[in-house]
Amino acid sequence: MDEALRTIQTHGVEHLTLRTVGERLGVSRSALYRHFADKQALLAAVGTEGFRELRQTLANAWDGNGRGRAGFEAMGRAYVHFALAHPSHYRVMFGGFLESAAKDEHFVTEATAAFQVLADALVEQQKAGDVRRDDPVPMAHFVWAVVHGTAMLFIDGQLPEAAQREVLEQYLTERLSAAIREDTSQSQ
Amino acid sequence: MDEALRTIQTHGVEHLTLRTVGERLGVSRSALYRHFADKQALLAAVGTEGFRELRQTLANAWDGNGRGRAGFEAMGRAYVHFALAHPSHYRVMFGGFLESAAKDEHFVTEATAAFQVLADALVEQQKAGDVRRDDPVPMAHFVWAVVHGTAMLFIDGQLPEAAQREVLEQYLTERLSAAIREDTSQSQ
DNA sequence: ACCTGAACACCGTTCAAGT
DNA sequence: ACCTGAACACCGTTCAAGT
Repeated sequence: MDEALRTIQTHGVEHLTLRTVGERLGVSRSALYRHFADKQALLAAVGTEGFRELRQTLANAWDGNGRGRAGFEAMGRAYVHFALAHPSHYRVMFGGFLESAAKDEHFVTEATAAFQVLADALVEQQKAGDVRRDDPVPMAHFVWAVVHGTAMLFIDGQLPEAAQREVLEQYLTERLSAAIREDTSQSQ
Repeated sequence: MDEALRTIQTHGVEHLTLRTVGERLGVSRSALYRHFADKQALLAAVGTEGFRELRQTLANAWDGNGRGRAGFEAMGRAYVHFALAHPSHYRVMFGGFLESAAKDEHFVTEATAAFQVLADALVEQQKAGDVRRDDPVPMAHFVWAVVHGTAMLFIDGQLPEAAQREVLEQYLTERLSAAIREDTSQSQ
């Protein structure tokens, strides 16, 4: 079931229709209501799955690159690349397709878990002396805002494409790193 | 005409319907097609107007607070507050409601103009020695990503509300400022 | 338990026709 | 030039009815 949804999300989206989903499954549109209360519920399931994949992507980048400064930067890039590789899926997670009824338990749980990967990585770097010892929650929010903002602007076509992209990403990564490691010139 | 649209945007949105717009104007829904080619065209007009207002808001914050560090921080806060005060309007500007046909000339012009206010403020601060002498374009993109990401996460309910909000905003502002002023410990 | 088919109340868009 | 009314091809959702 979720399989069919994901294929829809992957290759066309935004205007996802219950009819085509049913069609693709060889089933009537009303049949879907045995499995999801709502179209919203279906979208919530898609978004939940997206957060799970995002979390794994981030964790892999972090673990696979040394759980330090390099790992954290890899995580930031992985975040943006995830969004660019699955723009529609990413929009379901954030873009406001889910009304407040999106307070689906699994959705919130999975979103929180993804955020936690980021927060944990910050705490670990704090312990290693690699990062400012600010309250990790607002610090994680800052990092999240940077990568999320970057991802959204890219998806919306507000940032340069192709050739310029890598150089911009390099700059953003550098500034983000500086922001969380900077010591205001005094010692710590 | 745009008046009616804005009222719709303001007090209910997302599911904006041509019928209710027409109704509110005491006119049939098909009448709107004499003024806009499309629903997309109407949304593009709304988004364009949003960028114009955003630009003015930013310029006012910058000019009204000394065109320096304080002015720039006020600009950042003004950006986020604009998005929070008009979440639906803001979503029309970015949220992907406009297909690529959104390449409406006025829309792009107005969006670029808003971005330019930010970029100009950076250049001015560079000349005053208040800001790193990086290429102002990627630097402006960095700043934009931070405020846009913050705004979007707030709108989506992913960041804390009310009491915690001011303290978070304070932190974000501080980190953003540090990121663009930081000197990596050496002189400039 | 799972599905169908018809129905309901909506959409955006078009087009002949009116003034 | 601007509007109307009916029509078209779509939606999501519900509900009796089937297996």
